[in-house]
Amino acid sequence: MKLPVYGPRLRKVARAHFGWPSLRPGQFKPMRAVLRRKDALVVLPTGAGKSAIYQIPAVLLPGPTVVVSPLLALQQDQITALNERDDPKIRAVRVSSAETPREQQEAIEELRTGRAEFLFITPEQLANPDRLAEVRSLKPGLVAVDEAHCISAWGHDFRPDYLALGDMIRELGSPPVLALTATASPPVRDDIINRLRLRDPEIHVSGLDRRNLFIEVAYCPDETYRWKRLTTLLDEGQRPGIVYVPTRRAAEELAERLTEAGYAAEYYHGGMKTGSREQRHEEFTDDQVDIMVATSAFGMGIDKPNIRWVVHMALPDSPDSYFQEIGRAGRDGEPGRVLLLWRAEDEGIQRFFTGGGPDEQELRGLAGALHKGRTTKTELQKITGLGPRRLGQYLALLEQVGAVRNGSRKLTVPAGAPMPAEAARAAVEEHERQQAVIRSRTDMMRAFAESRQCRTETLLAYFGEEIRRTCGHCDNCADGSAEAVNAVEEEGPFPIHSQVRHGEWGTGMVMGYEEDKMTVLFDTVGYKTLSVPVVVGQQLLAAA
DNA sequence: CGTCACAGTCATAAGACTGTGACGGTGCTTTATT
Repeated sequence: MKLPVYGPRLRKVARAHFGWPSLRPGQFKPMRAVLRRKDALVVLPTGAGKSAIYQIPAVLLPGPTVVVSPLLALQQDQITALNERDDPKIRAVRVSSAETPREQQEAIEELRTGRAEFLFITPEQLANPDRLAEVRSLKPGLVAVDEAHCISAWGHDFRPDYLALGDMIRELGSPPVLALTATASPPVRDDIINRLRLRDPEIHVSGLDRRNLFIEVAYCPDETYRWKRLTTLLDEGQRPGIVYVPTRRAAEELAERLTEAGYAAEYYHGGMKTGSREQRHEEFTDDQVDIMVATSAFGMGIDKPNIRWVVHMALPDSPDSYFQEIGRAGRDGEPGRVLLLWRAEDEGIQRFFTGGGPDEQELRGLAGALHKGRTTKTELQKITGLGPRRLGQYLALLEQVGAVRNGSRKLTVPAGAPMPAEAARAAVEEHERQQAVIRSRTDMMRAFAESRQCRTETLLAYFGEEIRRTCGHCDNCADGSAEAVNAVEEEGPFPIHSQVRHGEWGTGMVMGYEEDKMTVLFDTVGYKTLSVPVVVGQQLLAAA
């Protein structure tokens, strides 16, 4: 049997339609998967050409390509970039709240008649059954889910329509699905695969070791010291850079304090008006603003190659967020610095953000209403008095315990669904399980900060990857502590990535060893760090 | 969980302490009103 050869065709499209002279490492294999109509999950750092992975095969596959993307501003930039080439084979349109109904119809018509190839859309748009049917009628040949980690990060509470994306894609006629993200630890990958209902997906992970970034972490006993470390870095004169802070208020205050101290800085956060957000973003892109003090809102869609440093003025909520944020430095391949300035108190706000559990009584009321045949969200909102956000969160939880199914038009209670009281109890339990995993990520973030091991090794182990030797581009490697730690490291009792079982916590995967400790990712309680001598002495773990 | 602003207390007075309560991230959408 002769296998088709894709390389030359892909390269030809890259040249002819996009003007790219060659493909980059990490791009070819997932493109091939797409052309074979296989589902794939691609984890590739920003700037390594993720978009090309769906854009090039899209030209070769019949039918338009649906690009699910979380932010309208991000969509706009990508559309502009595609349409600059003025090529109908790669023309992009959008359907969103930013277009008038007339413009929306025009966009759909362009796709239907082959005058456009890409449809950029949000999960919220697809959640509308009429919209979904309209997109289905276009017979899309490929669905690309950009920034796919949003499914896991936002789907469970913030933007619940993300969770139903898998069902919506099925309704579109089950075209091949390509999920793309810059960071995804193993539980996030599982979440993406399960939620999108990917079928036996190919998983491609590459480029996690960013060799041009020098990774540094400093414990700060107080705010004075934190400020001093920040200004020391700024005095070294590299520009531009981003300072991440945990709150909107901190963003405004720090930008002002820096400016007064002679370091001209601006701020950015999600509470600003859309217009000023766009303006600040643009000023930073155009090198008019050298120092941007921002919350996590400043991130996705920053397509800037020359960011020289990223400083964190607090512990991020997880290594996932941290990796995503430091990944914005040095995308041009030139040296970049990343510095984490942390205090133990920083964890407080993360604990607060992960707090706030669901109310079992409310869940029970909702499950009861569903049971009595109330099946539209408007109806349920009226009866239960729940806000749209809370209702979405509750429905997602109830769906996960099998008490409801989210069809394209209405919600249904499947045969054999648990009774309301049981459903509510199970939903609370499911929520607690999710919270445990989220909290364990914060624990791992702190463990990373406190570690004396090679930073890259620790980060990559978290993402389920190994490196051959210490990285040589972090503080611990530079001062020799990583080497000293490695020298005493011994072979652990269980192989890395092997499955183990714990009496109380159930099954999990061995992620790595550090000094006399080991990290295990448990299915129900998340990441746990255990003492190897205790594990061995008390036989806490067994191979599973 | 931690921070901050603010009020109240102490009592030579003024500033220093303590208690209390509010607040804290991420974005889509739709609709009514200027």
